[in-house]
Amino acid sequence: MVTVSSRRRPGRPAGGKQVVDRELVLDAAERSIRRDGPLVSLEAIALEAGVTKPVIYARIGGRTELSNALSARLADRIVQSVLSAIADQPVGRSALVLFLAANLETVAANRELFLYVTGGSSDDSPQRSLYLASQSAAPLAAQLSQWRADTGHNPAVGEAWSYAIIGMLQLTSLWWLNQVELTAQGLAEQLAELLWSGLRTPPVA
Amino acid sequence: MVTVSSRRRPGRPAGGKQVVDRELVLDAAERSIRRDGPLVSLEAIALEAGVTKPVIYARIGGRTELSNALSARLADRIVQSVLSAIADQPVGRSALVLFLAANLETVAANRELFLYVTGGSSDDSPQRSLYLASQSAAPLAAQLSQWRADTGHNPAVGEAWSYAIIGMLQLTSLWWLNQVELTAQGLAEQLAELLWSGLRTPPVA
DNA sequence: GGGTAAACGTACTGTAGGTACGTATGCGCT
DNA sequence: AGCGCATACGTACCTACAGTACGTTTACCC
Repeated sequence: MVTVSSRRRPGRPAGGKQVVDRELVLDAAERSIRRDGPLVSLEAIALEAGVTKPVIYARIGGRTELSNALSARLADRIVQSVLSAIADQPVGRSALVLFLAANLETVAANRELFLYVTGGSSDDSPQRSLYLASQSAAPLAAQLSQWRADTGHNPAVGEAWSYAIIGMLQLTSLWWLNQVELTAQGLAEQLAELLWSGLRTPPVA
Repeated sequence: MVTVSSRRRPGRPAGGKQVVDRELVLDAAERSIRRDGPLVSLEAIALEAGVTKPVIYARIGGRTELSNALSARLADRIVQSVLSAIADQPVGRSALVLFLAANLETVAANRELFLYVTGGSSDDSPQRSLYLASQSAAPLAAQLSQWRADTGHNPAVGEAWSYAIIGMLQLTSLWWLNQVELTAQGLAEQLAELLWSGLRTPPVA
């Protein structure tokens, strides 16, 4: 039985082309998340995109894939922001501060998206959290290993260290987003101090 | 309408006492998670505990509270394991290795629980992830601030640093749980190298 | 011994993810 | 030009699960 409603009738739309493409669906998902929080339903996202649920499934492929796609978006923004921040900077403490600050600022600029991605409510959040991290971690690991090799150290630690640094940023960001009295610069300085000099700070003279 | 089934009839059980208490429910939840993964339903957990859903609500208070309680359990195990590992150890690099190794080993021993807690599928995973972290972070922050003050440094970094270290461990653990060719000791050494000496490793002579 | 409160299971509701199916439209083929 | 087929989409449905209202049984206490 098909109920004829007053809404748009089903069928192929004018032009023979898709009403929305994958990117527009993701845009709609981002808007929905920003407006309604990380718990938006797929139906609300579909409504925001001007289509219905099955279209989301055709373009994206379900809740898990949607989360992955949004993770990839956020990771890409972070990587881009970081890369442009440290472009042409020599390796050193000041470059590290720039790296951290760019990361934190991008997270803050995408607050709801970050909360959705790190917390989400998919069926495999841990794997997705790792998936997000791996996107940022891969280039970082290459950089770290290269630098370690150049300075005559063991480059094998690069992979673990990259996950360590990303994880540090991830949880610190989560904590920081609930703080008010701390700027991205200030936090970046604190983290740089730990990452650059380590806990083994010699006693002050 | 009440259907009389062949199962246990409703009513107060023998003894006038509760069939299960809060801890037994949490035990059942842990078993269910270990057996069926992080996606177990409350009904499955109730079945495992030998009761029904409303009892879960009476003892715990819903999915969010269950997740929080399990987070607290895991955090407590980690903190206990860490404390007993570094008891009577002087602050230094070797104590740091013990701290990290104990943390990693406890996570590995509670693999499914860790995945549930860090990934979960509650309505506020980010906040819970932060909640879990804060339980481990609080004592660590106190230690760090104290130590910084003792050595004549700025103790204000303690809080951020504790979240940084916990976050580092959290994501690194997630990554590590999917690796096979790396022992807890080996990873602990790598992380200790980063945390103790920092990236600013002087060029080898 | 009867009333009351504790304890619990049954059965329901609401919501959200995922899917089967029917319908409208455009393109190509004859 | 007209007919068929593939494409694109909405309607309506199913299922699973979190959360809850209500009735029933049992123990305790006066």
